[in-house]
Amino acid sequence: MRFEAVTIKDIAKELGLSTSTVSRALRDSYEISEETKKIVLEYAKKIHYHPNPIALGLKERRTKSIGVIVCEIANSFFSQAINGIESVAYSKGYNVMISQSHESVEREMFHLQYLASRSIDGLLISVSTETKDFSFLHDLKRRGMPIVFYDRAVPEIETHKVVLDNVQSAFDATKHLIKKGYRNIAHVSSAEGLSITKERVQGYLKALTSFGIAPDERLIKYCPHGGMIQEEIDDVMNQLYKLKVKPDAFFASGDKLTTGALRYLHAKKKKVPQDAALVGFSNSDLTEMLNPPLTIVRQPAFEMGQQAMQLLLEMVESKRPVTDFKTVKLNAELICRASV
Amino acid sequence: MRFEAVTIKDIAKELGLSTSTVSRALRDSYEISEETKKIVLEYAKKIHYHPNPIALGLKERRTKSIGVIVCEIANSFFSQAINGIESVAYSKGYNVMISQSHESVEREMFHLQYLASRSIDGLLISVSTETKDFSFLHDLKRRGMPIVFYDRAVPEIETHKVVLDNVQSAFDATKHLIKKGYRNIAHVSSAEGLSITKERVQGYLKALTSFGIAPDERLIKYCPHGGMIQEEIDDVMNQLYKLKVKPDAFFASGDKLTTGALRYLHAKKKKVPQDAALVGFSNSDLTEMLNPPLTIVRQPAFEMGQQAMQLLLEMVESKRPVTDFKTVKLNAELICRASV
DNA sequence: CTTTTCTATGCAAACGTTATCAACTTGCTT
DNA sequence: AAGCAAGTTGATAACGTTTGCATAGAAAAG
Repeated sequence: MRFEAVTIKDIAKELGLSTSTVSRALRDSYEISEETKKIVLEYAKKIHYHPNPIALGLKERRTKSIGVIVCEIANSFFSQAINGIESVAYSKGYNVMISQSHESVEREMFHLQYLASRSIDGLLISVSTETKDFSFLHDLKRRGMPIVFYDRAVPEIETHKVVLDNVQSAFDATKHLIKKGYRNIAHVSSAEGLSITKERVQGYLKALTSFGIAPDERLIKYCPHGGMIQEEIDDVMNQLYKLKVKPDAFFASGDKLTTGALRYLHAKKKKVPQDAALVGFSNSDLTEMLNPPLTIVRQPAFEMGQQAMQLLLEMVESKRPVTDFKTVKLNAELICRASV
Repeated sequence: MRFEAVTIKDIAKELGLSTSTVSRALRDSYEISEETKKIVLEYAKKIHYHPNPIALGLKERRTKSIGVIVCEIANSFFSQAINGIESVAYSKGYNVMISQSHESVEREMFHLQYLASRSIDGLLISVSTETKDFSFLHDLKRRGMPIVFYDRAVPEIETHKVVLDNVQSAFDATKHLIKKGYRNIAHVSSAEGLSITKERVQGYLKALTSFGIAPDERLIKYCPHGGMIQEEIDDVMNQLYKLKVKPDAFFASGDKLTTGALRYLHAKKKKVPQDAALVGFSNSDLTEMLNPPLTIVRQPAFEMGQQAMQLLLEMVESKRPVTDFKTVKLNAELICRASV
């Protein structure tokens, strides 16, 4: 079944005009008489004419749409970021195409290929935990595709980036635990290769050392899928609980990791914070109602989305290649509740 | 800044062939000699050629992409449904364009207009709470756009629909409360006009009457924005608590309504289930860790998405207009926990 | 009355791709 | 040797839109 849309030709035929005249009338060109314009506009409205964006895209060599690659929509951080992205995009008349990588390189590549083959004007991406090979992104950038990284950036690629001050945020969260008297603080983190993971580990270590606690690398655990799979969290938690000296606090550095850790503690009947404290990154609006209410690191997700989109549109609409790149670093907020 | 992609022309020029030959070679046509094919394919691979979907869309008059309109990505039901939708779409080589209405007609229209103007082959939609006027959808359907409703259907429009057995689900939830001894059961529901709201109210009433409890219409409250705004939930909860006979249980019929009601009860220091019980629709994976663990009605969101997409693709790929429409009705699962 | 200027409109090309049809080699058959 | 089929390849039109250029008619200027 095919959808038949109204075209400029239909209008031209009906009104006995040429397509050029109709096109110009619709775009309110000075060359067209007021009378003709009125006739065309009225008829166009009557039959619900809308320009075909496909044809326009081909002609103008741009689509007024932006591709967004996200790991997982069902993640409060990302869904809030998307809302920020959209709010800017729509105010500037751009459409947003959202694709999920589900933390899989394969999926990520699939989407990149599709989007890249000239159906978007720019790309906003937070790379998947699995991604090791950035040659495709590199290539895309080299061929002139405007790209902005948000949240998870790729250090090797020079372009605009909107990221969290991960070192500081992890430092603050860890410091909070230390101040509350915890000493054996475990860190449950995302995939080891990710820049955000490295930075968060760095902040965690920095906090320990600056308060005179000797870091123990056995207390740092990585989840290659970023907590997408509960088993991987259960695994690392089990490992942590098998240590001679059990951790008295957990610092989880990702939305899924935080809730996953809590799920483990619930399942094992551990009392939080009596048996162990928990602090984690989360943007969920349910954390205050969890048992116990969670102390969290909340990222300015909406704002990050907005800023990333703003930077991207600057690039997209710039006449000449942009070579001067910014890295915007935002701060997270530590919200203290009963889990510590 | 413009992104310059490789075209078939570039290949043709470089290899001294015509565009037709290159096109045929790339599509592995029997008319082209093996030798030429090899040369073309190798060169195409070397310079990373990918067909321009825009040009293809114009030519073929289809885009191999499907538009999905959703109220809110940050809603566990919808994000799971989207995953189901995607899983089918990608296995069939279709791309999915997700748009959020944020429960606003205006936004919904904006997206419909864009998508409809020939940039999608089919539409999957769950209408916003605000939508009263379905003439645009009607028109779209009349002009041949394949449309499938999922979750929130429009009774006036005849097409495939994938919905929940709302009457039964609401009946079961209410019955559960009655069996547990609650008698003053309030029902916090979504926008009054929505078909799912009506059905859920119907199931609620049916349960009351079949167990000999006289329904009291003051116990039924509607939230025009479906709980998107916490104030609107606080309002109706306040009204319910102002009644002479206070409710001893709440049945919330939406993701946001459920968590919103719990948030209200927390804020007012009401003990659940001692002061009042709570049952609600929710697909969040955090409900078991809430305080208290919530008794919920869980919808088969992923499956609904899958089935809806399957039906849509049948329509899209059908040679002749589809006139025989199905309504698939799925059942929700009642998960009993400590909130009752 | 001719020439110029201006206004309003139409023609045709282009964007990247594919399909239809035509044309050119071969080698083979009579 | 003429004709023909099979096997390759190329030219062209089309999808819907915009735009530079051409052209028609009318008004203004001489």
